[in-house]
Amino acid sequence: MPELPEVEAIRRRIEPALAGGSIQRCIVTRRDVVRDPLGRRTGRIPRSLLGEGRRLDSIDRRGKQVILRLTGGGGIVIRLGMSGRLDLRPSSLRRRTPDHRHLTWTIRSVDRDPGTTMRLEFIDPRRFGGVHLARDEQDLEDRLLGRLGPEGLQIAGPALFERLAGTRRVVKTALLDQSVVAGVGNIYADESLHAARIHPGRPGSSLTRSEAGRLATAIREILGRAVEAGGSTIRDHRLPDGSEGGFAARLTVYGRAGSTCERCGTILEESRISARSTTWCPTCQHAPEGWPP
DNA sequence: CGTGGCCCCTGTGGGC
DNA sequence: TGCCCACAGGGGCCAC
Repeated sequence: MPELPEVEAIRRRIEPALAGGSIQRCIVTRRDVVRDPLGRRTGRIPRSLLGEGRRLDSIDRRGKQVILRLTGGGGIVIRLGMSGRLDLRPSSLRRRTPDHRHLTWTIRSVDRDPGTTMRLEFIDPRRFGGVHLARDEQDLEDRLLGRLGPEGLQIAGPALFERLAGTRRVVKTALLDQSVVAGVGNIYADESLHAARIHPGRPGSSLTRSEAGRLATAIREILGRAVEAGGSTIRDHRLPDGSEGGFAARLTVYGRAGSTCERCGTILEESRISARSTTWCPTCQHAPEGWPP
């Protein structure tokens, strides 16, 4: 479920407590969410790849993935899938074990009093997410990050135009492809297309340079505002302290089919594109010839 | 190769 | 009040 804004909001909130810290222990309570450097679910997992005894260099993000970079190279890539989240609390806080908690890291923080530790938990009911271990930069590049397109927060109009020009898919489908733009998912694809006044069923290759430019601007601005708001909590998304993101109330089309377009008052339509629910304004976003297909 | 379809999994909400 | 089905912020793999 989480898209770039949700993941970035989480990253920003775990970074201060974790960057520079050292991982004391990692407990795996569900092995099959962990992938070794070859992408396999099976096999013995060296404790050091889970970070035990190592220092956290930085807390990064690429597209929808959180990257815990470890001193000495490589790191831990966390994909939240549809229902995943990260919970971060002081270890001293006593609380009931959350359902579907699959990994727990105990980390000595550097921005806290010496001796205090934090507990980072990976929780994912549907288990579409997972934790991928990388020995070095090569592992990160090969399997996890190499195929991603430009970051959604920085996507430039000309780059988006070129990437859409080369596809036969409709623009909505292309935006969901992480090799076109990294970080856009179903919510922000619909929001960006509406803001740019482009129908989701338009063939990607039919967009003009000007339209691709509008779309790139919309993507950057909407993702940016959503990050600042802590992401969209529709149902599952939570920040690491358990609180909700605030952007759901500011969505203009996603989840609003049957309501009116805030720009022109037309009733918003909904259909399925690439098996994903898609909402748009039939007035602001002109349908292409032959729509519906 | 690009693309569409199917599958992975649990929880929930709506219709009957 | 159930029960069942459809659907949910994603993406990997497969056959064309």
